[in-house]
Amino acid sequence: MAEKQRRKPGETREKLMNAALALVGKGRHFASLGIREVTRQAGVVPTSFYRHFRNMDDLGLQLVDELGLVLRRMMREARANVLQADKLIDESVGIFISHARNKRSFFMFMAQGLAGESRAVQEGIRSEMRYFASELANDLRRLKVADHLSDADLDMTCDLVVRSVAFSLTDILGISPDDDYQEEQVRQRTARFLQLIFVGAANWKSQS
Amino acid sequence: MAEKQRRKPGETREKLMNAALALVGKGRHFASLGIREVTRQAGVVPTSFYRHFRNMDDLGLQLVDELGLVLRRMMREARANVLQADKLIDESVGIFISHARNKRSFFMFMAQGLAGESRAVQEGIRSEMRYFASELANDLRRLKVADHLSDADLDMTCDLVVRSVAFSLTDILGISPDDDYQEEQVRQRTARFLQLIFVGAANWKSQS
DNA sequence: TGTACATCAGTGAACGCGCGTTCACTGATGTAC
DNA sequence: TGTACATCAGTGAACGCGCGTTCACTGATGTAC
Repeated sequence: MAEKQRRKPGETREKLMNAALALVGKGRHFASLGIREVTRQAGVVPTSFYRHFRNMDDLGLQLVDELGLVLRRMMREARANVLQADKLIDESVGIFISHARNKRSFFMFMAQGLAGESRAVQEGIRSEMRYFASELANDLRRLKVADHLSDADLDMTCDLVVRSVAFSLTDILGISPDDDYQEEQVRQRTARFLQLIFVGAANWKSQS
Repeated sequence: MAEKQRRKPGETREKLMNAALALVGKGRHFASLGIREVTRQAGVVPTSFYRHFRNMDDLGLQLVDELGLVLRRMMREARANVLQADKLIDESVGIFISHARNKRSFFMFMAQGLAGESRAVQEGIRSEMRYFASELANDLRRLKVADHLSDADLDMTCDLVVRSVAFSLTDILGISPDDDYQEEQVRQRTARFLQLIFVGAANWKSQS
């Protein structure tokens, strides 16, 4: 057997993580996945699993780390593409939705993990969201669009924005991946949510 | 054995549903529960399960129905207790949080189900939320606090309110059940989210 | 550059166990006459 | 009110299967001298 052993370092590890994601992408819940199931999907012998992960929770944690990378890349793209402040919402929501479509499994994993079994995964995803919200607050401060808000109120606003967008995940992931009409509906609704929140923020009196 | 058989009709069915909820309440994810596990927790022989449910998904669906009752009861209580419009938000959030505390397992199940494995359960919970949002819209219309909003915009506002409150579930359920301080933090943050949304709605221009 | 050795990431066989599901059963409750 | 029968909801034994995990192994890669 010419290629039964090591090829690239970390290759099997990646295969296993992708296999778990693939199963989640097919509609399975991460909490119900088994080690043998994942290794089978990865085309790898069950014992290989233990070379890379202690158990499924461990794999989940490492998926959260990768999820963090995906989110950061998305943020960078949004910053590069959103040039005019008045298109900020529509553009950002658009970028988010297209990522949710392209990395469907990742975002499904994220949506599941928020109420998942592993406390650590839960905490990891919440921490990613907090980071996201605080970066958003930085951006808004830099754009000078929220100068009348106290730091705490701006943070709260961004937190609400991130949550609203995150909740849209459950909308997106519920519809068929190629149902463009429904996807557009979700996009518009999410954008209107954010508009409503920003109207609220614009008229908010801090320190009342 | 004097009492090994039928006592009250539906008693075992209820025991099984409560057993599943109890396991969810202990931090388990519904998708990872097994039939034997649930019957064990219920103190019932595994075969009994099939007298009442076809499989775990079926049990989940029936839990959604009961969840609907819990939510409706909560709504009724909120309507009875919220007399002054200016206390509407604080009172309602307070009632929600105290229900989330008392029926912890139910609300955990709800939070899990939104991104759960069973499409039917997912749809059921979303439908409960939609019902909740539309009832809220009715109430607000009756209170004449949103006369400047079109029907569609009021619906959107209420949808966002319900989502924001639902998202707080993941905050509440993440903290220890008797951590009063953290619970109060969540209560205040949720209330401020809603205030922000309502400020947005008050300044929203429909049909622009 | 070459040799010796440690480490690493893969393999297949094997284990005991808990799982979902079926079956034939039993006795209590509901229904018809 | 009493009897005969159908239905219902419980039971225990049994099945075959897939699970997580262990073990001893193998050969490729990395490191020291």
